[in-house]
Amino acid sequence: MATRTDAPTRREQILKEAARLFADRGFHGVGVDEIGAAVGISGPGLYRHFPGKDAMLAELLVGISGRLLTGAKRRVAEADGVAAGEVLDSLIEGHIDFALDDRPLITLHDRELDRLRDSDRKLVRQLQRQYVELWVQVVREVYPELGEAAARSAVHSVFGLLNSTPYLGRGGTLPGRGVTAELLHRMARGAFAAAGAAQG
Amino acid sequence: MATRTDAPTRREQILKEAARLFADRGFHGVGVDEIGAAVGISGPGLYRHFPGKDAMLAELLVGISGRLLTGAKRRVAEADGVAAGEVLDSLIEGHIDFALDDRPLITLHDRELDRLRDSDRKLVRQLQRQYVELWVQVVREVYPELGEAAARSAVHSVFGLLNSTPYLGRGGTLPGRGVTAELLHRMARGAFAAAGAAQG
DNA sequence: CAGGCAGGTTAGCGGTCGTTAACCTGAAGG
DNA sequence: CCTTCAGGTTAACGACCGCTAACCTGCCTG
Repeated sequence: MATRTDAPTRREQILKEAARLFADRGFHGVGVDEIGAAVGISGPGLYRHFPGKDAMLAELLVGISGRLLTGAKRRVAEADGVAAGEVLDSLIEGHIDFALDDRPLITLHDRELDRLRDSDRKLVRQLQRQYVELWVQVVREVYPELGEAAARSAVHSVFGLLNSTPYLGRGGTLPGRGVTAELLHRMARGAFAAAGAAQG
Repeated sequence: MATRTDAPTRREQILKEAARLFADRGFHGVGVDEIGAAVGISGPGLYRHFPGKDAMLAELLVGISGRLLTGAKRRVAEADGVAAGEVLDSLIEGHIDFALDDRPLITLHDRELDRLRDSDRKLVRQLQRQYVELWVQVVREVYPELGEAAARSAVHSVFGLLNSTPYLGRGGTLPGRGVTAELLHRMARGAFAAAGAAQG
């Protein structure tokens, strides 16, 4: 877990600002001049760093999906022999960290996927699918009475719950990161438990 | 509850197709020619029914927010004297019906709000806020140990859970409407219960 | 039957947007 | 000191898009 201390490159600045703008106003709603202005250069200067506007979105979405999947794989691998319930807690924790720290990316991730070139979209979809399958396996270990279809639905719904972070602090500050994370974690576990509890 | 049997007007056709297209590719990603083609007329013919593209989005969003709020108010009013838990169940059921029957609208509802004119956006926000407050009141009756901020966060998160329906049937059919509705309902109640159970 | 109007059509204007072209500049390196 | 090149700049092009103008055509009504 090497935390970076060096300054972000221009390329990283651009990606960060583009993510924020895309999340705020949609991919088609943001012009390249605007993205350039957000990092202090103007319009076409961006083309020294990216081949086009599409490429920025692609790199953002592939990056998100990849990091989510990589982190989840690591968490599952690290927990060899520990109870399945703890692995699920770890997955939930990782997703919450991501949802709280990178809210614009969470927004983009399920909103602008269709704006990608075919090849990029397929790649992102594949990464997302692997991520979901990882969750489904762990969830079914914890709640064996859940069928596969029900487990997959439950996982998608919990993603919806966890990804609600962009709406939480809208008209005031959220009560503090730790408290919010804990609340989301409890609710996710509660939702899974309720899914596995009954005639599903 | 008068169910309509007469044919939809041209205006209604347009709104329905526009909703689907906007949800699929985003407001800015759909041209008026495309919307026209979807209902069998072409491009500028739409201007006989709407003053502009913005007006279609506005009518869709105001309509959604209004119907959600009206339905919720009715459900709360009808349940005079019954247990708060049952009122919450009724609210959840209503929201699920909506999320399952009008998936494109659910998608639009929290995605394209910022594309509206100021006055329309304020109206929609106000309707949404009233809807949330209604839920918060009922939730706090059922789980009195929840603070107001926590209850509001919980409500938003459960909305995220229930609004995940667009992702459920993506690569196959969902297991049947009734089963899905029941699963979502259980998970929502489980999430609320978990939110109210602990040191929140 | 005359007239009006609802509801279409096509042509085209004006603005915006992504992208390219051509040019500039300051710092690094032999 | 000259060259190179990374990383900018402004101007402008071509495509697209929302919208308007001008025109057409059936149906309803007095």
